[in-house]
Amino acid sequence: MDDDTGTLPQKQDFSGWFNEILWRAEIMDVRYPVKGLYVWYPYGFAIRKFVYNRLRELLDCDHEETLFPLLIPEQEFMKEAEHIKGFEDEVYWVTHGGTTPLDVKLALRPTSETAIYPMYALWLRSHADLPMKYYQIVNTFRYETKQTRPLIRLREITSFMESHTVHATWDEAETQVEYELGLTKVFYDGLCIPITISKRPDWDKFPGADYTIAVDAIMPNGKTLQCGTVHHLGTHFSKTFSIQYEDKNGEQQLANQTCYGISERCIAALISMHGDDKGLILPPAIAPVQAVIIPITIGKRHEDVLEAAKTLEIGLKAAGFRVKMDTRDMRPGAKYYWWELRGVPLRLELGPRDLDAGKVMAVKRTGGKSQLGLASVSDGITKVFADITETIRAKAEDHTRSHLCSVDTIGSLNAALNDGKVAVVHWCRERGCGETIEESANSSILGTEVRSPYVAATDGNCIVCGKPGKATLVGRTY
RNA sequence: GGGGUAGUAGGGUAGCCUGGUCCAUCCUAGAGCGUUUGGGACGCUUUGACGGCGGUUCGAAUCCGCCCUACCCCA
Repeated sequence: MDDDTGTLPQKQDFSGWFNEILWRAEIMDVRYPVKGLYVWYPYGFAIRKFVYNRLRELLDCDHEETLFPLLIPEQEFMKEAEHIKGFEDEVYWVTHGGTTPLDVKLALRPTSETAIYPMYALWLRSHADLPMKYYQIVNTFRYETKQTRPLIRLREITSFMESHTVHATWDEAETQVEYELGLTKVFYDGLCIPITISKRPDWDKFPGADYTIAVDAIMPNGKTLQCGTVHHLGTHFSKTFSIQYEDKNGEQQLANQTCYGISERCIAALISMHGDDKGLILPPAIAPVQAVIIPITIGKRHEDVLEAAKTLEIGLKAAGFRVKMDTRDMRPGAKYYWWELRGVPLRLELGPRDLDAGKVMAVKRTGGKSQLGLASVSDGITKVFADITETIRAKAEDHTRSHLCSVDTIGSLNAALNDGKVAVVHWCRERGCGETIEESANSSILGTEVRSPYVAATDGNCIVCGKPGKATLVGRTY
């Protein structure tokens, strides 16, 4: 702490902490020479891989994975009026093939509805084809005009999971929306990230949706990060793209659709929610390295210790743990800091003293150390991992609970937000009152129909006009 | 959307106003050798840069123009 060799900015300086940790822990390199485009380092990409593998596993229970093209012809892209309006300022266009101007401009997908739905129209013939539930994990491009930030506001979203489902009826599509919200909860629960769910106001819903339900996480500075959305599209797109099926009576019917998205913002939430002044803290379930073995080799015992450490590594790998042994020529202390920065949940120190006692020192990234018997070390580690996961989850829940509150006047709303909180207020759902709330508290209405275990969502009188209102989540957003 | 500041080695800085030199520099990182190792080791040797393009000039990190990128402030 005396010198500046390893110290991060304190986590209270969230913006500085976040930027610094991204390159220090080798998650993203921000030096790529195009604004809003960033490079995944191998370690960051490994975290992404384990997180997205979980997402895939969850989706594969009910969906099938596909892959659609990046380029969308202008006439398809321009078909759905509301949708275009929502994206026209943010689309990258491919206008040339080599030096030849293209007859038909091609959009780089900002999202894939207009790439996928013309094909859905071909694929869907009969009610027997329904439901269709497909997803893909792709990159998308948006020409963001606000300040870009790695993992949070990007011009190339590199890791966009988008699911697109088709159903016979509006109600079935609604059931699917709820199912996908359930998936999202399970997904974030696996990352130990508490989320709040709410229905976005009409002016903030997905362009071309009947309604949008969004998932937000509360970041360390109290700002909210939207990290998942599920949209009920009704028949907006099926009308435009003629996605129809022949029902049992032989009549053509418009299909009802949903779409659902999660991006690498989930990684931003993961990093931000759990990390501390020393660096990342990763839940064992998704940590690329779950435990690191540090051999403490002194003088004559050098070979002895190394051999025992190697045996330990082989045993743990055989037991299915992701383990790494660090034999680099560094002081042990330097290694401790190095792996702590990268969020490895467990450190196993093995030195002559431990060897003689038949034990290994297990030090948790979340704090605390204990000795594990080498004879039954796998069982010991399994228990320690469960313990670490619970500690991480409990800390994240405390953070979220303590940053949520209910208020009933504009004044106290402003005070709560200035205090770094996210508030539930009552709102009559009139646009005018909504704007008053947003403007007078320099905030955003996240949504109604608030679902959170950490704050009550009761009815009450609108804090602007006094008419009957519903619980509404208000915060400052990323 | 409007304004401002800046870009010098992998990271952080000086130099620029007032153009010129023989090795810029410190911390750190990289390579090599040796001594070390239970919380950020040390010694010696060594590698490495003036954001990009153009202009002015005998000569540009320095002056001028455009572009790119980053950060800050205001809407």
